[in-house]
Amino acid sequence: MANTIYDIANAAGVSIATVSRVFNKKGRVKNETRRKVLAVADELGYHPQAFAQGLARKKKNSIMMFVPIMSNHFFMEVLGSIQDKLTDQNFELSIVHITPDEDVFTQVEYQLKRQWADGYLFVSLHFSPSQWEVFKKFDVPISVIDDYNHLFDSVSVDNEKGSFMATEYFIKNGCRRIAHLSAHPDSIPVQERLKGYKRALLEYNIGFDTSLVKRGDNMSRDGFTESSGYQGMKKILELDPLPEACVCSSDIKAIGAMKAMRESGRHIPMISYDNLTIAEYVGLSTVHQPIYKMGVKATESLIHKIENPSSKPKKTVYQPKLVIRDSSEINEINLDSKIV
Amino acid sequence: MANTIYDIANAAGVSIATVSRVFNKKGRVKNETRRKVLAVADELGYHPQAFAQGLARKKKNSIMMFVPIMSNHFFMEVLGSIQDKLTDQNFELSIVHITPDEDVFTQVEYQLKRQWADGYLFVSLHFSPSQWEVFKKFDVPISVIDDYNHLFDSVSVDNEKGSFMATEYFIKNGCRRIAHLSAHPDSIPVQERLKGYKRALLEYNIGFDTSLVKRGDNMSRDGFTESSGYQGMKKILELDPLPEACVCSSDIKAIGAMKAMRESGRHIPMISYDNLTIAEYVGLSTVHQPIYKMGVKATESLIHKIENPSSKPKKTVYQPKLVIRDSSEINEINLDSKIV
DNA sequence: CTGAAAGCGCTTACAG
DNA sequence: CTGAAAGCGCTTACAG
Repeated sequence: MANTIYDIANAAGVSIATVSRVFNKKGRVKNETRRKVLAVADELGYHPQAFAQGLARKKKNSIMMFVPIMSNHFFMEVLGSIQDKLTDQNFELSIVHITPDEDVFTQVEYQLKRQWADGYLFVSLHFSPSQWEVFKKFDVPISVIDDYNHLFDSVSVDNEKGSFMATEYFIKNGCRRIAHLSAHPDSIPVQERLKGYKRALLEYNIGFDTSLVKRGDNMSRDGFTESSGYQGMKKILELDPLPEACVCSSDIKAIGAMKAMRESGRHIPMISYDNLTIAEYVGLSTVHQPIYKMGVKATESLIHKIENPSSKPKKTVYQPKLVIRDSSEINEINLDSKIV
Repeated sequence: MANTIYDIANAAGVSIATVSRVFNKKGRVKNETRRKVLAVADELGYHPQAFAQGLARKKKNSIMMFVPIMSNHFFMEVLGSIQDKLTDQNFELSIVHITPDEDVFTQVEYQLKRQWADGYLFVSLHFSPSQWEVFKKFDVPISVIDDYNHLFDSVSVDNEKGSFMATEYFIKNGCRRIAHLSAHPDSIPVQERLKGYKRALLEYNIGFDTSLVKRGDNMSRDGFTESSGYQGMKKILELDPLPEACVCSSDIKAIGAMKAMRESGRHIPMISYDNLTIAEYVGLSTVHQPIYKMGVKATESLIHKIENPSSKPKKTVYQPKLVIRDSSEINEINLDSKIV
């Protein structure tokens, strides 16, 4: 069952060029000939090999996605949307896990050199300007999700603003002592969310207090895990006096945090980040990111770039949205400042 | 920046054979020559093209994974483990979403014909014996996760037993009127879990009551969604008298179900299925499936098969384990039969 | 240790 | 409408 185009050509009594034309649906082929070829191919279970086609055409019909973190819910939802978009287009999707253990730049560069794909999707990957320049030199379509660079198409969300909105919400509801449950300090989105939190405090003349910013000790997956949220919230709950509210950097962390609250019997209002599907079901108030749309958009622009190599880079920034559910409900008991 | 082996050979003043040897680390090359080639390659940003290598070697160093459902938590955890395993091995991972809208068999067959990969991972895909026979004819390494067939390596979990254990747990704790929150009736795991539920009832002389088996109306992703669990639990909570307990077919559904309980103010003990990471944090009693292990095991055996094509198919069945947390706590008020 | 040459399985002008 | 031939960018015996 491993036939080549030669076997089919022989069996059908035609040349390989004709077989090729039949499968490529380009060039004129007599109907009778076509049927004959197709019949033989079907019987022998033949289809052109992807690798041979890729080499001959200099086009692989394949896109490659780089992700720093597998089995992360954000990534999972992005993946779903990309795959939905790709299925129609007849592109293959390869996923490469960029591990933090080795040099991130080198890993990506290696893949670009090998030319596995026609285009590349960078998810939540951050590089220095000079590194981006190097990627540019490869002269290959690249789309960036969850980061921005002027050399490439990018799709992102205004993290700073989302976090600002969450913090402002609590302030407007009378809270002044607001904790921030953060994640890995080196992560760009984490930094932006911290920045938004700080800016809100500043705008409302509330002093920034470092001791109100906590993170878990478990820093795997940049600290975006249930366990990290659990650990971080434990620290927050030990604070004295207890903060009046908490702005959390991700839904998954918030789920860990909720467990910490349940266990300790103490509860503070919380708004998290992402709006994963699950957030609605556990009653999480959160900052909505249009993850599905982001994946679709990035995939579309990547394919567009593959088909129009000279198109200019386009930046798309989505606006976050505050979604209020149960978890942010303000408990008067905690609101010392308001009672005064 | 698109150099070929010829460019490097020219620039280094050697033949392409030598360049090839340097990159393949096979065959003797004088140290000085090697250094020269490497220097030139580095300067020109050269690395052999994956597709040309694949064709020449008749080996792609790539494995392809077929999944019926993207953005499903089970799949996400499997994916994480496969990727972890693959990274060491220097294999590329391609993911193909098999959509239920078209013929599943045809989609898979098409990919096998194209020979994109050296081996294939079938995740939660079910075929008839004659269809499996056809796949066998392709004479290509295949590993099956979450299903079983004697022609191929397979890794699965005893679904029937897991569901039996959950049901038995409630029975032993005095429940007799036990609901089952099920999913898509055509899904094999769903059927097995229903079977385990029924067998437990039978063994303890409890009549099977169809009206106690409910599912949501939303059947996307085989009904393994929060919304489907939410809908199904609503129906269960309308039952009169209220069931004493509920055996649920997945953690994600259970999270939807918990919302339904909270909203209605009625609560029944529940045990779900999977033991996703999140289950621990929302306090879900559940049947543990060693998802991570399954992915690793399947990947290992696939690679083993790629390297030893004549090895015999091996079947691995993992045993489920009951993990008791809060959600199954038995509320005496509901236990009419026990009070009597 | 190194090179010339055939071959991997296709596509695609170019002729006819 | 169809075929002969070159070419895609590598690897790998085979000689030397």
